[in-house]
Amino acid sequence: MGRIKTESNASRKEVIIEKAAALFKEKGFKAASMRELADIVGVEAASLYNHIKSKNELLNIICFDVANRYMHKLDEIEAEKTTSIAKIEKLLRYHIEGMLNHFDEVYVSDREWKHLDNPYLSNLQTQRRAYRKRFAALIEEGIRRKEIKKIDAPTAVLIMLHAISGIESWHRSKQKISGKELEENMVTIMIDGLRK
Amino acid sequence: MGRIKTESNASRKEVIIEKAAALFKEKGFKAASMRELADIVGVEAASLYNHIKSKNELLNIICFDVANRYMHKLDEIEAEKTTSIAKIEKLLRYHIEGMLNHFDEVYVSDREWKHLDNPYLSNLQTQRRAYRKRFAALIEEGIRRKEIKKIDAPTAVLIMLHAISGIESWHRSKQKISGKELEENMVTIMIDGLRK
DNA sequence: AAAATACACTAACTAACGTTAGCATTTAAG
DNA sequence: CTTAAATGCTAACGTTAGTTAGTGTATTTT
Repeated sequence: MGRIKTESNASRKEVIIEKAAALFKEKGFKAASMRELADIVGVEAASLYNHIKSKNELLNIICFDVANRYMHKLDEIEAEKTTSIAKIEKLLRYHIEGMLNHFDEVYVSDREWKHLDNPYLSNLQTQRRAYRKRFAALIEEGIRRKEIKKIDAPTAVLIMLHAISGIESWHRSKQKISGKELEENMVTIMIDGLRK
Repeated sequence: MGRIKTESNASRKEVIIEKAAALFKEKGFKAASMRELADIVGVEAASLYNHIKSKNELLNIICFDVANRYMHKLDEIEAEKTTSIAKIEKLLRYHIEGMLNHFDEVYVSDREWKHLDNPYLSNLQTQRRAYRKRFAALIEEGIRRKEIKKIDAPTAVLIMLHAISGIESWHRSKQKISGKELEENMVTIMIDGLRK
């Protein structure tokens, strides 16, 4: 069928990963086949294995790329010297922008991690748990400082993370507002609530 | 292996559907196999087909059961004569309780509908779109009545529905607060926001 | 008790999947 | 220009999947 086309900077492996993320998002990891991915990449299925070890390796890479990116950002934000609300808002905005700019990867990482195999599965679960715990700690700090009302911090984290992952419906919707407007609306609603 | 055990009221088909929902939730629709489901039900795989037409029929039933339940509730709530905020809160609580009481079904309906085949796929998509539109209309009514701040209504719907579907993490977590507390916290955060 | 229905079993089919082996061809290095 | 490495292809493998056919047994109906 021909060679895999790369755009100057990207390796062939990176091209495959990118297309895989889009396919896994669309069909789900299990329902997506290597022959389909090969078609999209423009190559025969067997040729993919010159670049990758297995289908699962693709999922591993996608999931950990995303997880590591968010972990780094959290490190950065925790170190800042601002109010708790400001930190939370910053993290929230980072999540929203991540969802807007790296949609496929983030979506797959969020919804398909179940299909990782060990030890990657346990590793990612541990990492995600730790992330949520640190996020919750940020909220609890805000409660102690009386910036935030007394609510259950893990519940707040759960709401925010899942609300953001809902941007997929926004992606699919026809009459959509701009990314920036979406971000402002989400932050407003989550920080200040619906009630006027 | 033996007959399927039913509890007085439930037909054998209902038993299968119930177990299927739990299995599809745990593994995902595509990754769950009929042989596995048969094992759980306590029967050989082929025997399932005395009760159901296909694997996909199970998914159809699960998805439309859930969708119809929410549609009915929305009909009911729209007809009430209260404030918009009260209507939204009521719907929110219904969603939260649905997630707590029929977790497997709701979860599967939310995450696995992609694997429906036509015409069910289009039907459900249409129904869900209609639901979100009517939910958004409730919010817009609230904005007109000045009960709710000026935000993008579809975004608010997106946030609320996905926040609720996040209750899965709550289900998985060890140190969890009670269902009632969870409900109160979610409603508080979404109606009134984080900020004190 | 006999007849009809509901339900379960074994065995097997076809299709699709991820992946490997072995060989050909293109690209890059010496 | 020759050689080595990278990358592609065809063919095929072993598994697993959903499902059907055909047959026997339990349950319900008459």
